[in-house]
Amino acid sequence: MSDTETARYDFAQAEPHWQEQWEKAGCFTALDVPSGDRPKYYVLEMFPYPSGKIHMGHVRNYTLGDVVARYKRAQGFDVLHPMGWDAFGLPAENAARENKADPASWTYANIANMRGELQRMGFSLDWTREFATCDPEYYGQQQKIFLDFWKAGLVERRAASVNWDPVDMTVLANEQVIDGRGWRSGALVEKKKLSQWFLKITDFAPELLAGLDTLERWPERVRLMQENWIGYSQGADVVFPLAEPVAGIESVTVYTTRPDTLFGMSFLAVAPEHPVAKAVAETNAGALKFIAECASQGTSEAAIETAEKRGFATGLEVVNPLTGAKYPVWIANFVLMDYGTGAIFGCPCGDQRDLDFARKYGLPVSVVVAPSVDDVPVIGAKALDGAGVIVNSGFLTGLSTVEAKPAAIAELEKIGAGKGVTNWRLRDWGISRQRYWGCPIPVIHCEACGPQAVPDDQLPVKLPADVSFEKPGNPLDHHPSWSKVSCPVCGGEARRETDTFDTFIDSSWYFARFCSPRAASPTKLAAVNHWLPVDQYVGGIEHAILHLLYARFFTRAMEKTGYVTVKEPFAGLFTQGMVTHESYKDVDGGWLYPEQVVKSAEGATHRDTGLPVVVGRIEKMSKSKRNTVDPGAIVGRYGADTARWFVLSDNPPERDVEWTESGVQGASRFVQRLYRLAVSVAGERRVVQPAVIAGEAKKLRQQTHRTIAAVTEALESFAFNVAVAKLYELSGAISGASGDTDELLFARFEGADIIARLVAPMMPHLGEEIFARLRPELGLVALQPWPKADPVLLVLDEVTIAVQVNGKLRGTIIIPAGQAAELTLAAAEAAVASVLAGQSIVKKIHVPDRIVNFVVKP
RNA sequence: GUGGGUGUGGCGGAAUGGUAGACGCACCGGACUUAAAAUCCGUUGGGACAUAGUCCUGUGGGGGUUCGAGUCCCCCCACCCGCACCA
Repeated sequence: MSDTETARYDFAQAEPHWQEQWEKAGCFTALDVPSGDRPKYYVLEMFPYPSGKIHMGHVRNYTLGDVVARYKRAQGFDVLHPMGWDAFGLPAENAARENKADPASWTYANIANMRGELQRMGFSLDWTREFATCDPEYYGQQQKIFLDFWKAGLVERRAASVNWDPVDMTVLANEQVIDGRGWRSGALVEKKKLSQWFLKITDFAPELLAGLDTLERWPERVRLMQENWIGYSQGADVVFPLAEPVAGIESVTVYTTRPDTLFGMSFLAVAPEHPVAKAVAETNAGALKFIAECASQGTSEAAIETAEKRGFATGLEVVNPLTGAKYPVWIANFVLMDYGTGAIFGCPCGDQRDLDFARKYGLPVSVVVAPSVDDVPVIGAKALDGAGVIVNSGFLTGLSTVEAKPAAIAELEKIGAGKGVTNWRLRDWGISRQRYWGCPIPVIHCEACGPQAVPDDQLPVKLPADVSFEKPGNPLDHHPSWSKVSCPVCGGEARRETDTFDTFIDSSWYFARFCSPRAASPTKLAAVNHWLPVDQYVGGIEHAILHLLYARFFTRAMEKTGYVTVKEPFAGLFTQGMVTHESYKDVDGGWLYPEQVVKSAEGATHRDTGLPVVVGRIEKMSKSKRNTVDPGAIVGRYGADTARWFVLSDNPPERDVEWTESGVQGASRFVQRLYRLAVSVAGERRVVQPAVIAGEAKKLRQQTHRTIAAVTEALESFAFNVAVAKLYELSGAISGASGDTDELLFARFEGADIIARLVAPMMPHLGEEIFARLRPELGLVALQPWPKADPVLLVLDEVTIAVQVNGKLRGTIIIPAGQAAELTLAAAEAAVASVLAGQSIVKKIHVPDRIVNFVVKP
């Protein structure tokens, strides 16, 4: 038995070794402003929250990005691939409360641990650019940006009804309220009036919407989600005068997208929080009771689903400006105060919900939209939504619904009863949080002078270290001295703002900071001009709206304030799927970790007790379900490359991947197989190409070069699983090609050399190890150019083509590539002669080097 | 409700309108071994028959376009995701 057959790849020794070599060679460091003429490529993965340990989702995310980074480097790009930490946020405070640790030490200890874990994965990151958002050097620059936004009119302070999370004791943005509950605590959100800072994202709503069209390398569905979130709609504000004013209110304004159906009006309904509803409640006990009932109604999805459409007739009437007729005013539980004007006009003809409401309360239903003028239906239980022609509507009658809208708006504007308006669902971004572990808002409140910017020479406003978490709420409020400052304008006693920024701000510009992370100003223009936009951003779909929309807004606001010159931060976006795993429960229904479970042909049992285990659904890895696999343990047992190879190989990266032990073992087997192959081929090294190469050797060379082409194409299109398959095939072909002629040995050597280069972006350590054995004279594979397929070798000399009769496969023939049609057809006809017997050929289809199809009839 | 996506062997998945099931996993059979591990080789969509072979059938269902459809078009079904009392 020779050495090559027993050789095993010792990843535990090799991986740290190659990581050190890369570090020594500075393979992955970039310059803020490079001088060369290589094209730039900025690869970024969404930076992690330093929770303490990396999880498989991180492994997948950063492996995907790393493949791109390494591949682009080999393709000759100057690559920026940085890493940092999204380090502010609640968990650090919770840890502080629970463990008496201070948030900063807790966070930095987690960072140190996770940095080590990421480094063991062999990601080609430029660690010289690392920062954490909780570094004063970072958040101080963020404070500068905020103050510039303020100067530019992009910041407002206003008393606003905010979403108050009673458990986390903080304000939440609309985006952070999910089904009426806090996105983190899950507590029912209350409405509360507070003075808050807002960023005027709504100023950018039209741009943010239009900009989506320029993001060609974004997933369609992310663009759609953002489009829906921004929620553009066009319609009209219509003023309905009250027949009798109530509490000084003389009219109700309604926003509608269907001014063309105003003649079909049946009622007007206002939200329970609407001023008219409140005015009525002053004197009407029934209304007061109804409003109270609405307020107690849940806003969860389930509650909305089942909630009855209910109304309360106020007895008031409004005048429809187009018809001149009077209609009743209702308070309705389904009308939302924070969309449009908080009031609607009901047109049962064209809206199912209005129809249901009208039927329930016996309100009139008149038909104003019909399929055609001659086909006016009677309305039963179903409303006639959709386009058509307007009927029974005075001057609008006969117009299509599309034509009637501008006509109705024109008339409303003419008579001064309304105007065309554009409405957005997007709200301004409330950024104040009553939290300690966040970026302090750099503002000083003076009774005499009002809120003032902290002067530049006092930045950064640093968080105090000596805080107590004994009381609920914001520790900054309880600090004895931190908030006591003097007013920068009058010098009098003043109070420092104790709110901190929403942590989404921290992640809204970090990609720009990475271009010049040590700059004395937030950005260095030469650096951001060179590197931005991010060419490829990689992260989870869960950030499709919040983070990506905020970052897009921030970039535009930074462009306006001169910090960057691009409008869109991320030219390409890739959203990867989750990492899932089977879940396990013991007989008592308790969740079990995968390592506690032994699986055999008879089923699953508990490793220690031997009791049966219930194998549950395949779900996203989560601590609560205990279906997690620790990357550290996997790297220890199989090595980083095996983990990387597995997450790439199993399925397309945009889909969820199921982590399986057998899959990992398969990946590990391939690592060893490839290593043995390389060791064996290195022993028969043939670098010089023989003059003539034919037969099997030529076939192998052709496959090698086809693999170059195929892997290149697969990596370009994020089809990493396909790239993996092609590498398996080539590896099999090399080890299958036996013989010791010079030409074959050369072909085998070339194949192994190429495979080392192609595999290196995915398994960088193994790539180095085998490349060092094959081509020790060339140094690191990380510094090698990407191989190019020889076009001559991509041309096959013989092809197997299908022969069909009436479109059904009846045989195959092997012919020289590019053979003349007559010869191919003759060979094909001979091959299927028995099928053709007794039939006459009507037509012969010949697609060169592809297929022959005979169309026959008896 | 609304917008989008997906549907291919036991499983994950391949497949510029041109031989469906590449590649991996699993399974089964074999080699090596005292044995195991490791490794290597081979079979495997379903079905029928005259079983070294031949034929039928097969990409959620139904139509259509085409010499030829997993792929294009229309209708339907199922599942997944996003948004949602949005006027």
